[in-house]
Amino acid sequence: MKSKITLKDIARELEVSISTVSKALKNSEEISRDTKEKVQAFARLYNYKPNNIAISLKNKRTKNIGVVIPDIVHHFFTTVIRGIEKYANAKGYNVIVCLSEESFDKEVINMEMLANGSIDGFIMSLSSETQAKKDYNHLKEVTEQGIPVVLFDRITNEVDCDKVIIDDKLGGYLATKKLVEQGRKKIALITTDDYLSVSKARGDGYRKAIVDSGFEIDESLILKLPTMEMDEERLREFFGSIEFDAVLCVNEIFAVFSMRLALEKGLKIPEDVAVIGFTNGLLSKYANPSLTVVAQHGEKMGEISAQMLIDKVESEKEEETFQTKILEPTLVLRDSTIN
Amino acid sequence: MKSKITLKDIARELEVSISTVSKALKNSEEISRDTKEKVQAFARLYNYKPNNIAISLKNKRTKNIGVVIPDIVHHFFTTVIRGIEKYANAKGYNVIVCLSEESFDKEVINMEMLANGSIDGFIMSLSSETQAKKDYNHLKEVTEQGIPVVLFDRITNEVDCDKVIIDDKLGGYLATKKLVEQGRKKIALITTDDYLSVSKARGDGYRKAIVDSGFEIDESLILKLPTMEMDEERLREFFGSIEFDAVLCVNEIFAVFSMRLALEKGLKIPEDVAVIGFTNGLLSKYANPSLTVVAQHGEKMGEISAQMLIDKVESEKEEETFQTKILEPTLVLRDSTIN
DNA sequence: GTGTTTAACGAAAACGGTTTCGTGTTGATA
DNA sequence: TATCAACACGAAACCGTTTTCGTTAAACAC
Repeated sequence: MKSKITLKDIARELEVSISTVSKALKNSEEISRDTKEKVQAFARLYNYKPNNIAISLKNKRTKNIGVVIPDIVHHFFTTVIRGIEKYANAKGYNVIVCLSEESFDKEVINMEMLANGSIDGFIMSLSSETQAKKDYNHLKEVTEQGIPVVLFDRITNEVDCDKVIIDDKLGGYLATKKLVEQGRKKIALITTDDYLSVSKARGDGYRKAIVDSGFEIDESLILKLPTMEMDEERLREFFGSIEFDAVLCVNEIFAVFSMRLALEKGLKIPEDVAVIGFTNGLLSKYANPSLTVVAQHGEKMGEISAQMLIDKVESEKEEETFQTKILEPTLVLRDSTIN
Repeated sequence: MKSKITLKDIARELEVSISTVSKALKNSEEISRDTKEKVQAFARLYNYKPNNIAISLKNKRTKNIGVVIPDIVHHFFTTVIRGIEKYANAKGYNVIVCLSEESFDKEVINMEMLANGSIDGFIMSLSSETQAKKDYNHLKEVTEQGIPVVLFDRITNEVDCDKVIIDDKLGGYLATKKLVEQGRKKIALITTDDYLSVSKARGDGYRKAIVDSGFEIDESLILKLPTMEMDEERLREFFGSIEFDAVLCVNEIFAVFSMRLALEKGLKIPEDVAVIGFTNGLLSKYANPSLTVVAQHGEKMGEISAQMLIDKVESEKEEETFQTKILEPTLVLRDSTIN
């Protein structure tokens, strides 16, 4: 087992000082050709690589970015991570992923672990518990320490930082409009309680589209589940108790399951019932029938988040100006609607 | 912006030495009650937290583990990550995720980045390019440096390290047996070229089951795609050219898409055609009809990998004994087969 | 009064780099 | 020959901890 070689090792071996070795490896003008070549050759031979930790300690930059998300077994978040990775890696950054599992405590613990020097900045999406509790002190502490934060998707306006979201209200609006245009009169909405910022916005879009179209909101057509977790019983019950000719769901899973329930009832999709979901994942693409969805462009969101964060991290000046990027959702038409 | 407080700051403020502060915070016997209380109170007041980087440099332990996987937008890998996170976090470790995107070069680059002090060990699954190239020098270098490695799922026997796999051959066998027992005679297999270790094993299981049942392998019923990427054209072509009454696929997506093609041909599932896939993901659960699959227990795999790695990392002794854990796959019966 | 223990603390090295600021040697210049 | 740059390199501080090994002063024994 040959363990890593250090500057000190090279210096001892070549009988020069550590500083000379350091400079030689950086091709400094200060060092003579001869010495540089000698040192570089030696370093190459023994495959010298500087120790990241030492460098981090010295220049107080880790080249790590911390990503804290509620869930990883969810297509949207996973595409965001991919986008973050893509941009971050290209810039020489590593990505430390922590899962809050929708828990406030885990979110806090994870952030505290990372905030003590492990990362240069955070990219995060709030856990549902955090949004329900409306307690953002852990975020405020971190920003007060000067650690840049980018919030995406599930955000709050109570923290001053950069933000990236999609226009969820517009998404809900576009989808609902589409259904209305097809002549649907009884459009059910499967969503979650309002504390989840995205559900709230999507619901607002739904309401606006219906009112704009000259109809009235029928609250009995709206089902609010406590979380994004699937609850087959509740859905089955709900669809057993209402009449509907279209369904809008705030995620893919609710939508695909709604389709199944409709099919079980002997309804035809899209003729009798049209269904639209949120999140353009594998499920939508490969469901039978395939599902029309509001695409959130998670990968793009990840890239933009990473870009905003790294810009802040690498900018010398301490500007306290924060921006919120709003991405436009797009409707991906498939076989669960008449197109 | 109040930036982080250090031992030095506390020492200056309280007019004691840095070492005294350090010891006081660790409740050392060496320090008097008075001083300890004073220091601890001060530290609490100013919310002192030791700098992880400095500690890492000092004891050459980062409490980070590097995870290098081919793809994150894939249910199996994401469940593995969740399992790793779960165990690692409980042990106080952070998880740095790097994506090779099935590329050999990216795999090498990512490992090199992390191997220079950023992590205490690796958990990884090989990229398809790496398995095709059979070049494992980057892995060997890392293990030679004494950095522990755990390979999972997509492994190689050419590297000495701990490994965690599921018995893919058994998985293929169980699935195929199930189909044979239902009286299926023409069982198609959708897989990838043999260089992917898991596909090879699953295919072997398929063949064994068929031969064991007294039938002969019909090579024309086997489609080998170059990668795990979906190729709708090839599949469509293939199913247009053969007669079949069952399909076994090495992943969920192939399976779900096969179902769609069968349905399009007017075949009934599971009456006319039974379908089984690998990976118990959302797709299988919510497909119409729902898909019978070989479950790989990714989360368990992640937990075990993390456990094996952390055991190695934390064990003082330099034992060079490596083990391979083999998990048993299980058949999850759903509506795409007759049960 | 001298020697020895003990409590309480500090100095300094170490981890592995980067960087500033000398310093000794050389050759050119006045 | 004295002066001075330029060159090539090294010493040392620094990043924030931990830890070993003193050191000091008081307390105690004789």
